[in-house]
Amino acid sequence: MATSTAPMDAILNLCKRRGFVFASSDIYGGLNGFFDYGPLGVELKNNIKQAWWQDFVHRADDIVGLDSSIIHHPATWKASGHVDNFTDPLVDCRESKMRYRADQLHFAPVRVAGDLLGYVSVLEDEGMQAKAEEAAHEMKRKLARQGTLEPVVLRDFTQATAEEIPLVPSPATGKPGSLTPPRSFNMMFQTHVGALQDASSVAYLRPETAQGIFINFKNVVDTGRVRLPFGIAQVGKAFRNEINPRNFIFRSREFEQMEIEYFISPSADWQASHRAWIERCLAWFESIGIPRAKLSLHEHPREKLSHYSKGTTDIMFEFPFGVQELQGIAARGDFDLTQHSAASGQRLDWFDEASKERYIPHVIEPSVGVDRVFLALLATAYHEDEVEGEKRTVLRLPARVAPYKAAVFPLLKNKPELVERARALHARLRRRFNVFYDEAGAIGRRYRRQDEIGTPFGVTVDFDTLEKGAGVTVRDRDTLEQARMSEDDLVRFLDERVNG
RNA sequence: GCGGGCGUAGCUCAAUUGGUAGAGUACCACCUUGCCAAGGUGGAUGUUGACGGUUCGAAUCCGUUCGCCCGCUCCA
Repeated sequence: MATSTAPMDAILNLCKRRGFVFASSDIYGGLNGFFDYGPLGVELKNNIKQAWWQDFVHRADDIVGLDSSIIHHPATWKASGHVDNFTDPLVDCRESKMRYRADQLHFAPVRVAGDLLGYVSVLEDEGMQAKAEEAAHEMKRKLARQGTLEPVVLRDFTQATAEEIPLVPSPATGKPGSLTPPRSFNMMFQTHVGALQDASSVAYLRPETAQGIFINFKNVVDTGRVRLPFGIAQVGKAFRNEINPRNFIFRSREFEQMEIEYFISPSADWQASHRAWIERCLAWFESIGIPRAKLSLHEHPREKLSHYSKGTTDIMFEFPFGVQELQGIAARGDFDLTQHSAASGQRLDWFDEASKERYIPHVIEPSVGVDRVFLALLATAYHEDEVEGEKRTVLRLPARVAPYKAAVFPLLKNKPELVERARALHARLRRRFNVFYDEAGAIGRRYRRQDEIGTPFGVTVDFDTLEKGAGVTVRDRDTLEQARMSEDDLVRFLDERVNG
């Protein structure tokens, strides 16, 4: 099967036309970074979440579930580092309209014999010290100053004083006066709990589901009959006030995560566990219909790791707009439990019966965005092909995640006995599966309508069903081939394909 | 946040120098139809993204704003 990725506009178009995804608050002109899932979208999305939960919780011995509240005690986010670190200090150049991260913009005063000549600025990279020194010498030469240049000491722009800011040149123009003071931009959505809106009532919508797991670690250990190593899984909404949401549902301000915190002994080989989780996640993507050929791994370089991470590997997917992160698999060490233990004064550790030791477990965190999986599935499944000279749009979604598992049709609408039998079959099937019924228009048209929304099987009640007791025809969305089978066999047939 | 492009029916698009907003397709009903977007008849559909201005008159001109796409920037 081809592994080409569908163009973004075709996917967008289908999503809107067929009711998968709408712009949020559409009637008011939309709200940037938010999306609503329509009748078909909610089915696909629920199926993704259900498949994930089944595979990682129900069908695993070592993982239990959790559903924590979206708003946690604000101390949670102080301890996790989000209040201080989940923030970008931004600096704008009024002249060039360029924007910089203040902590990546470095500057230094240029002094000769105690006299301030001016300032130099450089963007963060390996050679920035050399560049800054060169610029300082250049300034000294241009001003024709005699004397010894004092050492060039770089600081980042977050440390610039109010007096210094107007003197630091913009890296874009080389002239001072155009840089704004750094403005701190925390990406957590703030709200207030209770009637009073003062500093003591500030709370945050969670920017990740992970912390809800860590702050429940003790509860789960005390009640869940779990034994190390074990995982806690959670599916839920997270919120980030992204500066610039892009690429449809890929980066939105409200999104859904499926996360596991997998706790291991500090003496265990975390790198082996990390690798095992990467394999487990890759296998899961393949099982729901995302081909390995479109997936790749990206290991974060050591110097770019987040404050909590010992190692992070992303599973990347070939999206229509480029290869981008689908899932992050981070080794967080004992950072989070240690932080919450210190901040709360609670013991968040594990007593190992075998060694009679008490320790804070380390953790491997596979974290995947539901909306990104949704988009990856659509990009993989979307195809345009030709059937007998006619163009056909088809979503080749695996039966397990497809919104409808089958559609039931009477061959003709004006033959009451066909309609009655088809309706009865539909009623029987829908007790187990989400199944669509359609009698409007020619049979070919009805097949095509289902092709476009990814329904894997078209079940038709015809005259042989009634007269010869020959069963129904089951038409395959991808091969277009028809098989005839009894209604009992059809139930088994669907069960195998949907539930594996 | 900056620059560029774009917003007309569910979708794809028309609409002359400013002069009654239309077509195809999809949709709904009925008829027809013995398996891959057939045909017939009838029907519904728009504050032309929103707000304001100019004008006798605005989809069209001007301003503001919102949203989408592309490129920067950003994305612990």
